[in-house]
Amino acid sequence: MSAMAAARAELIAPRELILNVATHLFGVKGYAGTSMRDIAHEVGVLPGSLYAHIDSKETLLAEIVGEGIESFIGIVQPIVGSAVAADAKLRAAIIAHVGVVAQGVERAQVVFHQWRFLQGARLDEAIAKRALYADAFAAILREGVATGMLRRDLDVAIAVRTVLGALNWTPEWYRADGSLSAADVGEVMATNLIPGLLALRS
Amino acid sequence: MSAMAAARAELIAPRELILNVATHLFGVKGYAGTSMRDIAHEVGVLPGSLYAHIDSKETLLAEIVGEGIESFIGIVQPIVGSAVAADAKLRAAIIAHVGVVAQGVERAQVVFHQWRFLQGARLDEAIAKRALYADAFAAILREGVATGMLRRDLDVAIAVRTVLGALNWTPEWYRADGSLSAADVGEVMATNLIPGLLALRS
DNA sequence: CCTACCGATCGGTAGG
DNA sequence: CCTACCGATCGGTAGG
Repeated sequence: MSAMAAARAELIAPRELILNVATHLFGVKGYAGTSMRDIAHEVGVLPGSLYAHIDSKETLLAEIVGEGIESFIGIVQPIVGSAVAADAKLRAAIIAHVGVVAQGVERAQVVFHQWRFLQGARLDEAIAKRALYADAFAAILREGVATGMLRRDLDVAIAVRTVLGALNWTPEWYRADGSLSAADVGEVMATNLIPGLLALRS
Repeated sequence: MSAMAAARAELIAPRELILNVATHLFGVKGYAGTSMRDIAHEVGVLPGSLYAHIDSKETLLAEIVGEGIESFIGIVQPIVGSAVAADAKLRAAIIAHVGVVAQGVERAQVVFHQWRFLQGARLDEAIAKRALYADAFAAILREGVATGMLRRDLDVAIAVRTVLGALNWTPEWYRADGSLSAADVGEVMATNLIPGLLALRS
């Protein structure tokens, strides 16, 4: 019994199983480097059978990317509105982001890189959602500058990209079986990243 | 006269032109998302004609990735051995890295992401070179910890990945026509990234 | 560098 | 979910 046959025996819905397999393969080999035959083989059906459950390869990607971005937005958005200082918000957001990456490293890679293969309205939607996510971090930094917690001369655009760049690189190296938990990794990264943005260094 | 026909008229060697076009397309659409026909079309020849100049699609990728990584190593390696303090080395390395990205944003994207499509010995070689590059940053940080310039409790592995993550994300957003020069962007990123690693905050 | 082509593989479908 | 298949496209080659 293959892993995927076992998954079916455990009553995972076929469509969900296809999405899980596609997430794995798109994350590891990329969207263009993955064929529907690859997905079908790992799911344990013949290629044509996939189309009883999904419309197209691109629909699969759109769903993975869309839900993936939303899981990042869903965990960081509440932090923006919370009642703590900007540096504490930033620390919480960094830790939360690493936590979402750790939930699914391959899904994170699809969210960070494979969205480029979407087209038309789906591409526009993915770009808009990604911008919304970056805006959450920008809002925290702008607040920090306004309250004096962060450097007055902070270039918020570059600081957001510096922090998000470091965070978006984590799926390249984070491993669940490492010595540090995802929360620990987030703590360490926050401690590395935040002091350079602060107004006061003590 | 197409841009590529113009390039030929300017006496660019055919093989070099093919490499330039492949770098552009691999960077924008990915290796698997780019066909030899795409490359031939932009070069201005028929697909089969490419093979008078190159062996295979993968050889093209191997050459772009190999020379690309070497241009990063070549500029940062000398900084490691220079006669300044570790924080000055790190600042110089960050600025140098952004400079190499700015020389070719698309080439940088190929170096950072498309190396995965190499196989066998070429894949091993690319992985080894990438590790060598990360080691240059790790050596700077280890020296900084040893001299007391950087925090004694610094997790060097995570700090290297944090800094390199931020740097490797720059091709996602750096634009040559932006208001800041590459050197300016490097300066700002260094100022954002280094204080979190320092032992003394003043 | 072109003409003409190879076998393999691609995403996807009709009908059961 | 399988059988059987579609036209399109893939990387690459022989011969000129």
